[in-house]
This record gives sequence, C-alpha cells and structure tokens, in this order.
Amino acid sequence: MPNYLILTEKPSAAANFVKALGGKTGTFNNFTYKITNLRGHVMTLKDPEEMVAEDLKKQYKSWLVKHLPWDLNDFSWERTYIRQRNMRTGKTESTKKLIDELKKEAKTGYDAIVIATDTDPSGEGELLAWEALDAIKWRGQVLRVNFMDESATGIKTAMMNLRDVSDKQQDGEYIKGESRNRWDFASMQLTRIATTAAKKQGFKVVAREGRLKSVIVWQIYAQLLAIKNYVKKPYFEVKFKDPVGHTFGRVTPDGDVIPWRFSTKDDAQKDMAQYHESAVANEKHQTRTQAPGKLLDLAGLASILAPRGFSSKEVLSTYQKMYEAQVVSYPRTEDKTVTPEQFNDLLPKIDQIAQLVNVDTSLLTHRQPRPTHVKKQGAHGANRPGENLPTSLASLTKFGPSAQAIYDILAKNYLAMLAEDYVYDHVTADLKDYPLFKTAFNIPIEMNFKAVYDSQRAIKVEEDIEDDNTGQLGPIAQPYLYEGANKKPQTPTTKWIMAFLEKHHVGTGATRVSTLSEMSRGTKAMIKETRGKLTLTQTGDVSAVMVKDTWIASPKITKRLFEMMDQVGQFEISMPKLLDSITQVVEHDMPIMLANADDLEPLLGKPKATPKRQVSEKMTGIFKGEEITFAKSWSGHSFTDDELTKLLNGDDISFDAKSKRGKAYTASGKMAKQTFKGSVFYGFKLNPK
DNA sequence: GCAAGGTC
Repeated sequence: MPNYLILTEKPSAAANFVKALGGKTGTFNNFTYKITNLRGHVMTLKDPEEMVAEDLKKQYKSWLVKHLPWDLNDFSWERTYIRQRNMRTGKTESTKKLIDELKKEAKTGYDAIVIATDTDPSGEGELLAWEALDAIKWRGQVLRVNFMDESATGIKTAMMNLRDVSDKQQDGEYIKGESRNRWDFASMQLTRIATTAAKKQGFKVVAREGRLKSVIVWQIYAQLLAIKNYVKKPYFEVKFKDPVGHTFGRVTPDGDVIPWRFSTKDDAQKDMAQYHESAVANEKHQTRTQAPGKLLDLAGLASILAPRGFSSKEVLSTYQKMYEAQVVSYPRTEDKTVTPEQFNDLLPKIDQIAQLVNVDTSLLTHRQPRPTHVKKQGAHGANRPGENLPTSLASLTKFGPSAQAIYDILAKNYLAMLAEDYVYDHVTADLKDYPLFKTAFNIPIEMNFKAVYDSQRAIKVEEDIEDDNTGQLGPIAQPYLYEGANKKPQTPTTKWIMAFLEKHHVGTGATRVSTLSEMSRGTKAMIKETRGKLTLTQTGDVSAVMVKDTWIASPKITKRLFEMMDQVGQFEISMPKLLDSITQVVEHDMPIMLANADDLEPLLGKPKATPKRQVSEKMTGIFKGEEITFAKSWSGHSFTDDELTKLLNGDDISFDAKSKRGKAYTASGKMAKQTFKGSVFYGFKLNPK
C-alpha cells in the first residue's frame, strides 16, 4: 500500500481533512496517509538584485529610469522564506521553521505528496504548493486532489480521484499561478518609475503603482476631481401630484434632449400653463415578492461597517480573532452561499442566535434551504456565525471594537435567509387627461425578511430612498413645477470602491479589504478612510497623477492578464510570452509617467514638506546597576533633574500631562524596561490604574 | 523604498 503525505493550504483545511478521512494518519481507499498543512504562501520571490547575475546586481538595485524596463530573462526567479508579523501575536515569524519541518517529515518515507491546497481558478493553490515542494527539493511523485468543498463527502470523493502532476512544467494550473506571480512582481518597475520621476519634481513619496493600488488610487482621484468640477445645473419640468403626494411624471427618454425639460423656471412655467388638473386613471395592483439578499463576504461586511467608523483594518483583525475562537466562520472565503451540510449544522442554533441579536424567532419560518442561498459547491461557505455561540453580544468586545457589530450583521443577514420573502403591492396608475404621466410605488404587505435584515439595502452604493407613500391614490392630481438637477458624483466610499473592484473582477473579496487596509496604513499611506469616506494623502495624490492615462491604472489590465493566464494554463501561449505583456505595459507607461510628472505641481501645488519624525533627545544614566539610554521627555513633558534622579532610583514620579485627546490628567509612573515592536528599551512607564 | 497573492 503506498504511503502519502497530504499537504493542505492551511490549518483549518487540515482539520477538515482529518475529520473527513478519520484521523491525522490512517488508511484510506488503497493508501496510508498523513495530513499536514502550509500557511498560505510560505516562499516569496527574492528581491530583483538577488535574482540576477553578479554583474547585473547594481542596475537591478537601482530605481533610475535609465535601467528600465528590465529584461525579465535576467531573472532566476528564486524564492526565499517569508518573514512577517502575525496579526494576532504581533510577533515576526519566518516560514523557515515550517519548511524545515516539512522537509524532515517528507524524508520519513512517502511514495507521493498529495497537493491538497484550495482549487482557485488563478492557480494560486498549485503555486503555493509547488513553492513548498521546490523549497524542500522534493523529487518524488506528486499527486493533485481537487475538492469541490470541504465537507466529509466532498473530501472523500475527491481523494478517490488523484491526478499525477509530478512534472510541474506540465501542470497548467501551476504555470498559471507562476505567471501571475512573475507578472505582478515585474510590475514593481512602475513603482520605481513613478517614484523616481516624482522625486525629481520635489515630491518625496513612494508612489506604489501595482495593478490593484494604481486602479484604486486613480478611481478615487478621478472621482474627487469630478466632484470638484461638478456644476449644478438645475432643470424644471411639469409633474403632477395627488393630495397625499404621489407624483406622476413622464418617462425620461434616452439621449440629451428632453423636450419637456427646461433650464429656466420661466420657460417651464409657460409650459405649465397648458396643463390642468386631471383625474387619476388605470390604477393597477400587483402583488410581488422579493427574496432575501445574498450572504456576505468580507468586502460586503467591511462596506457596511465602514460608515459606522470601523476601518477595513479593524474589521479584518477583529474578524480573524473571532474566527480563531470559532465564533464566526472562515474569513477569507469567496463563497456567498453555504453547503447543505453547513446549513444543517447551523440550523439547530438558529433560535439561540436570533435571541442574541434580538430577532423575533417567529419570523424565521423558512427553515428549508433556499436553492439561491444553499448550494452544493463551495468550500468554507459564506461568512456567517460560527459553531461557538457567544454568551451575549457584550461578551464579544474582547475580540475588538467592531466585534459586536460584526456578529450582529452576520447573524441578522444569515437569519434573513430563514425568513419568508418580502411581500408588497406594486401600484401603478396614470392620468386620465395625460396618459403619459405615470406613477409607480410599492406598499409593503408583509415585511418578513426585511424585518430581520435587508443586506441589499445595506450594500447599495447610492442612497436612493424610495418613498413608499402608502396613502390613498388620487382621485385627482394637480400639475406642479418640479425642480431637479444633474446628479452630483457620488462621494468615494469604501462601499463604492468595493463595488467598483467587484464589478471589474479586480482582486478577491478578502484581498480587496486587505489591500485597502494596507493602502491606508503607515507612513506610506495613500488613502485616508474616515467613517467609510475615502480621501487621498499627498502620496495618494502623487500616485494618482502619475498614472493618469496609463495602462496599469486601468481595470482592463487585470482582465487581460487573467485571459492570458487562462491561455498559459491551456499551453496555448508560453509563460515568456505572457511576461512580454508586462514589459509592454512598462514600455507604454514609462513616457506617460515621465510626462505626468510635469503636471504634479500644476495639479497639486508645491510639494508639501514631509514632517520629520520627532526624535526624542536621549540621555544615559545608571539604573539598577546598569548603564541605560532613555528619552529625556515623555509625552511632551521634559523631566526635571529631581525627576531624573527619582526615575534612575526606580522611584515613582507624578506630573501634569495631557492625553492624546487633550484631556488634562496626572501622569504617575516610573522607569521600566519595555519592548516596542520586538526591541527592548528603557523609559518612563505609566503605573497601571 | 517596490507587486499581489495566500495565510495567522
């Protein structure tokens, strides 16, 4: 019997494999196995200068445009371990440990390694598996399992059907993923061009211009510009109104010329003279229904929470902590449906969940799976409440400020699926004397799912309030002068940009949220996200102006890349051919960027001086028999000689201070050994309250 | 100093 090492993408997937196959090790079908896992990508491409011959190092390290575009044939495309900070523990970890352990494990006698990473149309699963297999120099057989979902039957069925992919050059999915990776890597040339050209004009920023960031930053810039250039153009036209306010208007034809619309009030008034009051006619009633909205992904959740003051970053990290406690389901899912199995797992907990979020359980009568929301295919399933129920909403606060809101929305949106369709009366009518004037409105009959949660309304970008005027229609309507105006461009919001990216298939639900979060973080931030509203920093403004009229800032680039990736996966074109396309983008965009740099000052004004980081003055002294270096001041307060003596003695001191919010308080504390971002330092530390 | 993708 052959012995296989099953390599999953992440711990949660490994857990599901263990459950499905009946143990971490065991026998299945005609083989014995052991299950292990990666943690997403465990290797990353080395820096450009580390991937070229010695004599080319200097030019590939340089950011000067004279060294660009790169000859991508110069690269060895070697990878290295990833060092990164764990969002939960805050510790920086390297993937070396995982790779070393995998290497050791692989040497203990396996006939094949089974790639059991996620099946992703872009080949990411194959790529991250091969990164690990290459890193451990695995030379044996490689098999691939593609599972439709992570249910026990899904996994077992898939494990009966293993494909040999030992030659990775013949593995189309891997080639796809690898090309995507190299293309994106090569796109960093555009950052070098934009940054260097902007610097020449005095703008000292890092203008990051990948196919995601440049698209986002350009969209926001263009939208803010459209708002700035917006000129309100009022118009006037005759409409009718009945005594309770139902309005009757003519259907606006396509095109610019609307014969009954006037730009001045006078002209419209003259037009109105030809109308008289009319009886309402042709009143029709139609009972219609509307099904609950789809389940949410992370981007949808972030969109809804943004206006409530929770940033993408906050939602991302709080959700992750809640997931680890199994209070909510897997965060980075692409699914917007759940499997029948997942549906049945949660069904017995529905009433308890409803109580937690104050939903009337008598509304939850649709306990059969809806075919629109419950589908066989899928992996982790849509974002929803997890198997562990919190004792109360308040108890969730330990996970983060947005935890209660996250749970409340997730739970209500899931529960809405278990309520009946919204039922309403769709009323239409026109005017007896002027049949072209029509009205249409809805009268709610049964609120049903809308009484639980209405996600469509929550996700909708434009706040078109439909006035459900429920009063009696007619019997007569009077003409009046309606004043309208051309529409003001929509304010850029988190919700708006998420909708845009989704429409153009740029990024995935999870990467959209994490990219936006990354773009609004740190000293190189391009975006400011304030209660869901997006504005640009100077870095963002510069990055946007630099990509005006470029290819990289067009969402079509991602579309084209994915089309070519499919061709590479089918072996219709080669990987070098695909990579030619990024060189073409660089060649096309370089002169445009260089010209755009000249527009920086005219468009943005003189470069803002970047404020120097305040470096606090340091001094040395003897503390607990050891010479230490520490800051002479704390939160704006310079220590007096007396205070310094006390601090070095290890005594408490107190002084007047102001909080970050400007509130006066007395600061009490002493000298203490502390850590910041992993490094040790000495300094004043507030006593715990 | 730089990409986008996956993960904790």
